[in-house]
Amino acid sequence: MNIFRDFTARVTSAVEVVLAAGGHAGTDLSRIVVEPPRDAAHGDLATNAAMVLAKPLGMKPRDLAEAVAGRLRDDEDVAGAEVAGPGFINITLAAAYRARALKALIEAGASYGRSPIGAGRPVNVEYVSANPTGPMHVGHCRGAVVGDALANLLGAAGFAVTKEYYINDAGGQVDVLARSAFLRYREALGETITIPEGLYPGDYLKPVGAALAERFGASLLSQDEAEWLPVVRKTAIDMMMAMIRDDLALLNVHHDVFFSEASLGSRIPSTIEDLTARGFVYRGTLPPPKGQLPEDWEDREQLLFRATDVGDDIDRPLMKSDGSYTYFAGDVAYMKDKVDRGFERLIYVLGADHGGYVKRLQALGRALSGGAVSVEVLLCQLVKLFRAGEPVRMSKRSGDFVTLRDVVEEVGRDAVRFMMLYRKSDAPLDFDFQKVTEQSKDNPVFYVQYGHARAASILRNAAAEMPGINLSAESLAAADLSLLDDSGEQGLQRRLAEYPRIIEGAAEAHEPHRIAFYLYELAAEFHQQWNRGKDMPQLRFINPEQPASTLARLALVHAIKLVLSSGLDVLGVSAPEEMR
RNA sequence: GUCCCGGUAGCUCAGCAGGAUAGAGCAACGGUUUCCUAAACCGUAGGUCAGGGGUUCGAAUCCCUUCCGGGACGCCA
Repeated sequence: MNIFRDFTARVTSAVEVVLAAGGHAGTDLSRIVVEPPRDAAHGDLATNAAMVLAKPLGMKPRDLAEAVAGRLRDDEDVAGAEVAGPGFINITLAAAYRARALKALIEAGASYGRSPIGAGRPVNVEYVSANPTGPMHVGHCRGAVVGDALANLLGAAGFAVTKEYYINDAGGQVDVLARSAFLRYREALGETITIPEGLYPGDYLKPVGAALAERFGASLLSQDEAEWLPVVRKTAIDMMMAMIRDDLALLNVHHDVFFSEASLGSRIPSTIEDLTARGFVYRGTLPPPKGQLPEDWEDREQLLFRATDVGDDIDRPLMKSDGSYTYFAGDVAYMKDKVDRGFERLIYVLGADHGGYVKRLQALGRALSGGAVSVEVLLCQLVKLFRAGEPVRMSKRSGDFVTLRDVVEEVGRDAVRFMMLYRKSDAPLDFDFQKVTEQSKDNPVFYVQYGHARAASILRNAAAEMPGINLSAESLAAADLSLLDDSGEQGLQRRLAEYPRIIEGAAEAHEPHRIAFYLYELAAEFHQQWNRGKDMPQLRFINPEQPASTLARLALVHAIKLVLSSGLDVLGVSAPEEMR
């Protein structure tokens, strides 16, 4: 049950009645919004209906508002409808309606908040897609967590989501990987090696060398590079991908599909033919890049994708001047594959350094699908690492970067995930090890988890203090929920009612951080209400001498626990039963 | 030079596709524990929403412009 959706319909029909009476039927009502009022004193719901319609109708907002409010007051689920400010209609819900909403929440259980807006439409979310040339480092964390949470969120909003990882296992950098691994192979066979500039120096390739030595003995040494390279490359990539999967598992990130770039191979020419047939391919030259000109710039004719026809700033090369395909040509074939698999929306979660890629991907989507498939890119800004306020220096060149594993092992999976999501993804993020490991209110992860644990604890204590009380969902749903008449309890009900709306809004906007903030606010209100019970014992959740109101309050606690658990689940953060 | 992202309290950030008196945490100061978990709560203080123009009933939010910070810009992947 989504009370905002419910009341948008009720307000709209009230407006329709008013408009029909005034001879204004047929006016566009789509801008009508029902939302939580800024101030709880204004009631449970607020609508802008009168303000958005006043102008097209040539009426005064407040007059229109009065007429609509009058209709709403006839609704038995409305306890009050007042016109305020420039023309808001503030609605107070009847106690019976509130009780019904909470009852419905409890009956829905874990499915509360799941939305039908996705309608089962297939969506592909591609994220991480780190090159298989080494372990995941901390820079990959944010995209991994944001992509994963976004995919979960879209799933909660009713989309059929596929989580996908594109393995860049073709091209120069995996050959470099192979040569680096080959050195480690020789090392494993007893040679003393030095790793030249340009190869990967990291120790993580030693096991690859050892594995090669074990499998092939010294036999590769006598071969030409052309012979051993494919073999070594495959072994190295497989081992790197296994390592990456393990790293991702540490973060609770699991993809449904790992798609190999190398597997595209023969499909690149056919895809380009397809694009050619659509009139998007030509031979030509590109203007030189603006700004500083590369020293080795030469004007050459290339095979080009006419991206400028579909919204890009510049046409994009499909083939290098030596006749081989560009990386982008692989992207073309890969996106074609996704389109052919039937996805209606393609979402890419990329690092901010890929900002220049957005337009060409969207252009490609238009060219390949004629606009039927939407391409959306979520850019994640960089994460700056700190330790006790001091920046942590990292140097990729020397191989001494901070790995994802380091971070997760130091601060824990839940804290990493939550902190990465406790910020808009297009804003830079400062990540301080010390603060994140701190178990205090400075750290929102523990604050929210504590809320869940506290709810669990209250339910445990109730069972202990009131033997015979039935805390099953059925029993709680059957409680007399209209007994929840305290302002704090009603505030919590309002907050819980927002959850489906938050899920939908966050899913549409691709902003998983909204869930994190919502959970923080819900936890705060819950902690608040708990503490009010100190000064006012009659407000405690458990009052053994008042079983009826206790049961109603425990129903509220149960509902809070459900929503906290549901939201944390979307974020991929655990919801502990106790914090000890 | 072009494009993308950002600029909101001392610090870190929200602000729910235009709404009511701009919010939270931290830091500062003052309180709360014979009581369902003090990993919590209450209170005080803190603002020219970078600057300037515009759009309209109404702008932190949309448009233009300037400034500042970050990122990207053919034959790398």
